Amino acid sequence: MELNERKELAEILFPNIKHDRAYYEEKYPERNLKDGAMVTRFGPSPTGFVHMGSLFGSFCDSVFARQSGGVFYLRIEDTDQKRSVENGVEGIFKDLEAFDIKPDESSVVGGNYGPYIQSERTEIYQSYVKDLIVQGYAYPCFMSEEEINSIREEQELSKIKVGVYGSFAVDRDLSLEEIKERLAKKMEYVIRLKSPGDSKKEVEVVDCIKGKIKFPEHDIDTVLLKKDGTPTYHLAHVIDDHLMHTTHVIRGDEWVASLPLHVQLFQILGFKMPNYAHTAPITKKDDGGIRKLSKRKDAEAKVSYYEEVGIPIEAVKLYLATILNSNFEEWYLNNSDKSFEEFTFTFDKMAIGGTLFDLDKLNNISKTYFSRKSGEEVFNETLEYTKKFDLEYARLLEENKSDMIKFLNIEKDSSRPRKDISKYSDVKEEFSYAIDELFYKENYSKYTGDKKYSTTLIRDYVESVLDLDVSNEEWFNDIKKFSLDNGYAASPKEYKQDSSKYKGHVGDICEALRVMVTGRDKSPDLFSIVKILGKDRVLERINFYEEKYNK
RNA sequence: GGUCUGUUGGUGAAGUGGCUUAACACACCACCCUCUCAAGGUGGCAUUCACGGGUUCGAACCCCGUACAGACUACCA
Repeated sequence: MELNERKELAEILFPNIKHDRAYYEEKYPERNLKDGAMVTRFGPSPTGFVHMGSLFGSFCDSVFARQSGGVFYLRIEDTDQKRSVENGVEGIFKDLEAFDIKPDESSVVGGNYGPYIQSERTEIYQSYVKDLIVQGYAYPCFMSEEEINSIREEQELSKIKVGVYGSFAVDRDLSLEEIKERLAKKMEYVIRLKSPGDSKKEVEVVDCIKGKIKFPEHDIDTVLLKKDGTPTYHLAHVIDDHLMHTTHVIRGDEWVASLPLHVQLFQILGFKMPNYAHTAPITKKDDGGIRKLSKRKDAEAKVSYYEEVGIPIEAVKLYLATILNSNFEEWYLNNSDKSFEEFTFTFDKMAIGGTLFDLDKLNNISKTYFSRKSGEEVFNETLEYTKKFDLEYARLLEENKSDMIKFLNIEKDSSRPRKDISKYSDVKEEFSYAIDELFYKENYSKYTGDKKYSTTLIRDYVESVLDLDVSNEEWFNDIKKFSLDNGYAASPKEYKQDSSKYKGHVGDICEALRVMVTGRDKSPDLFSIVKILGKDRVLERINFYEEKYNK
C-alpha cells in the first residue's frame, strides 16, 4: 500500500481523532527532575483489592521514587472491562493507604500527566495507532476467532510457534480496496501490529534486576487495538510510560516474555526506552511443589489478611523490605533504631528467582516489633485492632486500661524485652490473667498440668511474708527464706544435690503461686504481676483456685 | 512444543576466579543462665554449592550439555 493510500485508510478508520501525536508530545513534556530521579508507576487492574505481589511491586515503586527524589504515580489499567469490579479502584486505594503507600500522582490526587485511568485515554492510543497505520506499521485484521483458533491448532500440531505472523497473517497485505469492501460489509476487525521483526535476529535487553537477556526478535502481529477500539496492555504500556515519562518500569516477572514486543513498539513509535526491572514472583510451598502465591487459593495473599489476623502493618513492611533487598535484614539488625526508609535500596540486591513467602520470618519480625513498643503503644494499637475485630475485648481493655498498660510493660525496661506477642490477637490470650472478668471466666483453661498445689501454704506466704513494696531481689530472697522455713530448698541446685532432705524447692512454691494467680504455668515476671494485682486480688484468686481444684 | 529465567542447609539468602575448612537471619536441637516462660549466651545443623563434562595452577563463581522448577506463549493484565 502506498503512503497516500495508508493516509486514506487512517482517515477511514479514525475519522474522529482530534489531535495528532505532536499535540500529545507537547502536552506532556519531559518532567523537570534532578539527575537520577526515578519516575515509577504502579498499574493495577481495578479488581477491588491488592494482593501480596502487587503490594510488593508498589512498595518497590514508592521506595525507589522516594529515595531518588523522583515521582511515583498510580495508573489504573482498566482496558479490560471484564476484570473491573465495582468500586474496585476504591479498594485499591484503601489497601495501599493502609500500607502507607501514597502515589504522588493518581486519579485521586491528580497530576499533570493524566488522565490516570486508561479507559479515559482511548483517544490518545488511537491517535498513535492512526499514525502507525500511516507509517505502515499497523493494519486492520478481519480474522474471526474461529480462523485464529484453527491456525493455532495447526501450529500446535506441527510444533511451530503459535500466533499470527508471517504467512499466517492473512490480512497483513490487504489492498485498500479489499479493506474498504470488508468495512462496507460491516465486518469486525482489530488493529494489529505489522511487525518488522525477524525471529532469526536477536535483541538484547538489559534488565535492572536480571541483567542482560537475549531474545529472538519479535515477529508476531500482535493486537494493538481490540475490536472495541480499546488498547491491549502492550500498546497502553508503551504509550503511557512514554507520555508519563516513566524512567523505571518495575513490574512482575511474567512480563519479561513480552519484552521483545515492547522494545519493538518503542522503536517503531520512536520513543526512548525506559529502564526495566522485573521482580521475581512471591512463591509458596504447596503439596511439595512451589508455586506463585495465588490470591484465590491463599488467604495470606490478600493484603487485608494481615490486618484481620492482627499483624502490624509496620511488620509487614519490614518483611517486604527484607525480601526487597537481601542486605536489608542485616542492616536493620545493626540499625534497629532507624526507620527502614533510611536504608538505600538497590536493584542489584533484588532476588532473581522466586522468593518463598516465609510466615515464620514475618512472625519473628512482628515479635521484634512488639518487643520494642512501650506498653502504652501496644495497648493503643491493640485497642484499635480489637475495636474492629473483637468488640467485647475492646470494652474490657478500655475498662482496665491502666492495669493493662502496666502488665504490658512488664520486663519492657530491660535490655532484653520479652518477645511473646506476634499479633494483636495474641494479647487476649497471653494476658488472660490481666483482667479479672476474663480470668475468672476462662480461668485455668490455659493450665493443663495435673499437679494440685496446696493453697494453705501459698495463702500463708501471701498473708505473712509477701511485701509489695520491696525490690525484686528482696522479694525473691523472702520467698527463698519462706521455702527453707517450710522444708523446701532455696534453690533447685540445692534440691538436686540432696532431694531427700526437702519436699521440693523455691521453684515449686513459685509455680504454685503462678498457677493460682495467672491460671497458667508460664508467665512473665511473677512479682511484677503480683504487684499490679495487689494482695487482695491475689488472695481472691487463691480462694478461687481452692474452690475449683481442692474441693 | 517454543521462548526466556532460575537451581547454594529445613527456610530466606551472602557469594561476581584464590581472603570460603560457604556470611548473616529465621526455624530447629543441645547446653548455660534461671522461680516458669520469653529474652540473652554458647554450640550443633550444606565436608559442599542440582548433575555430568570442559577451561584454569586454582571454580559455588567462566563455558557446554543434561535434569528439575518457574514464567510467558489471548481481542487478560
